[in-house]
Amino acid sequence: MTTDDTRGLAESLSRELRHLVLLLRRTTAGQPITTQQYSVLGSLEGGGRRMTELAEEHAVQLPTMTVQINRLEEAGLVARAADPADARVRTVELTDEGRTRLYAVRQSRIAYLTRQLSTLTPEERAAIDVALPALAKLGRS
Amino acid sequence: MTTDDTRGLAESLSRELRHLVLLLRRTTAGQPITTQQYSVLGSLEGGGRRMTELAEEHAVQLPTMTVQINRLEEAGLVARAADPADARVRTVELTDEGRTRLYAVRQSRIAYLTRQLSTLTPEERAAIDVALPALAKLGRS
DNA sequence: GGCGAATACTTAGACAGACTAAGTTAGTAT
DNA sequence: ATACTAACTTAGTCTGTCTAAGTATTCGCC
Repeated sequence: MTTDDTRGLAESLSRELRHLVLLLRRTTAGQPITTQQYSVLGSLEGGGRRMTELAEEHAVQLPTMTVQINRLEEAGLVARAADPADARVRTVELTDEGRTRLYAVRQSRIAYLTRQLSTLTPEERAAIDVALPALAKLGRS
Repeated sequence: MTTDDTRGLAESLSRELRHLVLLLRRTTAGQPITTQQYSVLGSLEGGGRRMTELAEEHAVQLPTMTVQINRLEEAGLVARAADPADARVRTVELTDEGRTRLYAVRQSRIAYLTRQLSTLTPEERAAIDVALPALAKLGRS
């Protein structure tokens, strides 16, 4: 429709957001880790990160991240290390097992989404493709 | 790019889904009810529903819905009633206060999303507008 | 070079939200 | 009438989130 009715679009988007959350939940249903754990592992893929960074990136408070990292550490998926330049800082990195787990869950998620997307028409898939960069910008202000 | 790379699209979508969840969280941050409570109230807007229906619609188990409705009932936002045709069934409906609260939170959410959307270009908004129906179809199979 | 403030993180305690298992009450079928 | 099924609640456990308070380390500055 390409209208200029920003508020009307906001209403539609508001309605769809819950649906997308349910979709996300389904992508990791039955997986050996939760959606949040998967998400944190993903942040570590590029190398070690500090606790503060992780908390900010995931929009949670530091204590929440402490708890999540504790559990991932107990599960052997991440390891804490010290920052040689600042003894207050703890860095977190993936273990080999954590990396393996991350990739396995990612493949499973992508397979699920691929199946879902393949039920759409090519035009619908193209529409989503075009909209993703715009959706990515939302909420970053 | 309107490619036919469904798997590649699935990967992009997988990456964006978490971002959209954070966006949803922000839409009800600071509100007097949680995202889930808002969502349940929304299901009751069209009239009374039974517990089983609500649980299915929100993709949770019955006991989870029982707890949520308990809290909403304690808060005076919904009321339980009996089904005259089947004494096992409990129906749930909005109270006047619940309806008022639902509308207030909805306005606040939509205002937030409108502000966010207004930071995009008209083309980006148009892209989201076109993609929403396709996103709505995802995961319904 | 030492003292107060700020920073990075953890611990503790609370509560929402989700699950499974088990219990209660009511309808259904034979 | 009895057994089965359906609808819901209760109880117990776990994750995810928060705030408040505690510990350890670094920084600023005199």
